[in-house]
Amino acid sequence: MATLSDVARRAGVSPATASRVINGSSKPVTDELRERVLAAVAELQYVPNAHAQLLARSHRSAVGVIVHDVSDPYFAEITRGLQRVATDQGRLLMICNSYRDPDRELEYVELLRGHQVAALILAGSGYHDEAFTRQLNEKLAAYEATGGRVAVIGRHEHSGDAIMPDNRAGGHLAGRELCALGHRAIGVVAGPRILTTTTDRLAGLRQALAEHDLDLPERRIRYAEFDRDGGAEATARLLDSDPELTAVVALNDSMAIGALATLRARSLAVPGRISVVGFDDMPIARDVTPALTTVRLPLVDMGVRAMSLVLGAAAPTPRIEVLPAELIRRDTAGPAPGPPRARTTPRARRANAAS
Amino acid sequence: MATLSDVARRAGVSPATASRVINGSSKPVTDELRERVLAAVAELQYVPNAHAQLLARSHRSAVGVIVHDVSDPYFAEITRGLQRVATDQGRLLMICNSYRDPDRELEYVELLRGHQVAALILAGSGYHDEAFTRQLNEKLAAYEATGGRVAVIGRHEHSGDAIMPDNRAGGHLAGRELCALGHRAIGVVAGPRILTTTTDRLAGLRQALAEHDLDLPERRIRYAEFDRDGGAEATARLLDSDPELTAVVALNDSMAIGALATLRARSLAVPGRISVVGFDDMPIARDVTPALTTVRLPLVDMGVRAMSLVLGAAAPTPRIEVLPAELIRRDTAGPAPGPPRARTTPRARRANAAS
DNA sequence: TCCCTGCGGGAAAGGGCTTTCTCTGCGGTA
DNA sequence: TACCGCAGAGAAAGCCCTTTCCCGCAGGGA
Repeated sequence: MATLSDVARRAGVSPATASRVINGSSKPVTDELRERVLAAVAELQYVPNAHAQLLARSHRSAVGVIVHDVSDPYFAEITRGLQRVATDQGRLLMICNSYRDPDRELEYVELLRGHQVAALILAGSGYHDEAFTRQLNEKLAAYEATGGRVAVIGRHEHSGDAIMPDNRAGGHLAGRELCALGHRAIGVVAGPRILTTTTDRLAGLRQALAEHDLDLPERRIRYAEFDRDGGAEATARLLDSDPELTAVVALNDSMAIGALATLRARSLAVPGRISVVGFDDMPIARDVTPALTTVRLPLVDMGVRAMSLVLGAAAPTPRIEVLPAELIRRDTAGPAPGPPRARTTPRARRANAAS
Repeated sequence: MATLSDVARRAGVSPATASRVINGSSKPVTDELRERVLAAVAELQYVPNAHAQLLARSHRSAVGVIVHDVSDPYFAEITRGLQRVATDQGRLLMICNSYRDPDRELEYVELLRGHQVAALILAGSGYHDEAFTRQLNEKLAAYEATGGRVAVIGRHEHSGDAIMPDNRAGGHLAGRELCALGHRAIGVVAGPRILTTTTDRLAGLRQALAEHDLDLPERRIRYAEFDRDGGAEATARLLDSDPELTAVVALNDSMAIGALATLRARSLAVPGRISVVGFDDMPIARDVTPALTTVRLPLVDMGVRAMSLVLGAAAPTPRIEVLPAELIRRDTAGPAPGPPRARTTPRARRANAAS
């Protein structure tokens, strides 16, 4: 690889001058020399060594992002928002996939710190895991102590700036809609228990049901991976144990698509026999058949705001922005089938509750 | 940020020793000193400066990847394959999205070179643009001249190692299937003309039709963006100009989903009234209704092979691996509707061909 | 006893760049 | 004529590590 001094030598100038020309320094350089340097750069196909540059100007510029998986549409959308702001400000993004592995998350914090990122953004649900949370907070605090900026998206455990989608309100929206449609036997296809996103959405849902005198027993909740196959499988288990269900809430759209697949496989009409509500409103939601009724989260906007927070002025007190959820009515949620039946209290079936 | 010498000072050792302990050098260090260094590292929350490390050990390790867009399922799958191999070998991946902008692609080659990547992988269609292709090849050649390894996925213009999905054979598969089902009025929803992927797939398709005495006039091809909305819009245009079409080939699955949306909006039964064949077999293809008949490409495997090529021994002559396409029959392609009609030659309708 | 060997540790030389500081020579002022 | 100021260029000091080279010392063989 050609180095700066190669260029300088070839142009017959000092490395200092070459550097000034190449970086468009404010210090003036004669046109004559400038020409010579530029010519040498072209001839040698010179590209500055980014590591050397970053080392020399101790000017952190890149931003680190840790997500569960960029190819998951949820994160793809958030990332789109992050990118938009970062690109506008000429920042490079380093994106890391933790694949929902807490340890990997911890490692990536270190890695990105090591890469001297100016800021760190963690997107995606937090974990119900005190030991991990403490460790993560320590690492983040250490990073912030050295001037690094941190923002999180969708996790409350962090003490600094945060962008929070209103998962609880979203869950409530889904529950209220189904209750309004007359459903009383509602099952839930949930993501991993250990994720705060799961429990937050569940909490909102449970509250909505409670407001309609319904409770949500554990046997009507099935936990699985937060993806299509998880949704398909959890729906199957749900149906097996409770065939009378008239509605299923999936805690994200991928799971909802899996649920739809299972329902189709069992020839249960949606929404005629059973209704489905998803969560997140990812782009594909409108293209499945029937089009998915779901809870929309302003994902791109969440990314935009998080990046703005982190690249803007630091605030003395942590800022927490809660972004609203919105119900998108499409075609998978309809009125509960059959005549309005007597209210069967869950207690009456307690014998089953062995889940 | 704490530096190595901070650690060394605190531990009362030389930076050399500290470095050896931290990196697990082969050189032996007394347990006593080791302990002290480790303690200092913990107390100071020391993380080595990655740039300084990379500079010091002039040991290229990371691999650069340029794709059109990781959040596009096509590239997400390829990337999964790339990651798998890279992770196994302890390599860090730097992934850049060009968003199908040739200039950005060129910039990223420079950027990644500057970051001293050990290898470069370009995934995604090439362009019918000689000037660009020449520039890119120059840059790649310059990089290879300094010992960098390069592989491309799905573009033929490069002179070195390449992994090629058999786009042409895939197009042929789609065309043959539709012809076998009796379709004679077949439209194409194509990606941008400038992409070689588009023209390759089109060429295969055209050949299959020719084998059944059909030709593919330009007015039955609509070019649009390679995404869902492009597919929806192109399908609408196609239908407007040629309502008798009984089948549509979409040149990727995203476009196929858009096509399905338009068809649904116009209440045209799939596959009863009109058949649809996609391309790529992205995961969602099986979950739309009706499930999408499409041409599968071994995307993950393409990633795996490309990375293996680039991390393995260099070959004296460029290696080109062509990976086969496979037709996946699902529910969107059925027999052509109506009684077998007289073969209407496209020539008979030439008056329309004003597209 | 002397020398050699090998071990554990430190000094110092880079690695490629930026940037401050210094130097040279010129035009302009007193 | 003597001096000042400044523009434009180079020298050199880092930035933070790794790694080679070298040194002192203890132990073992002759």
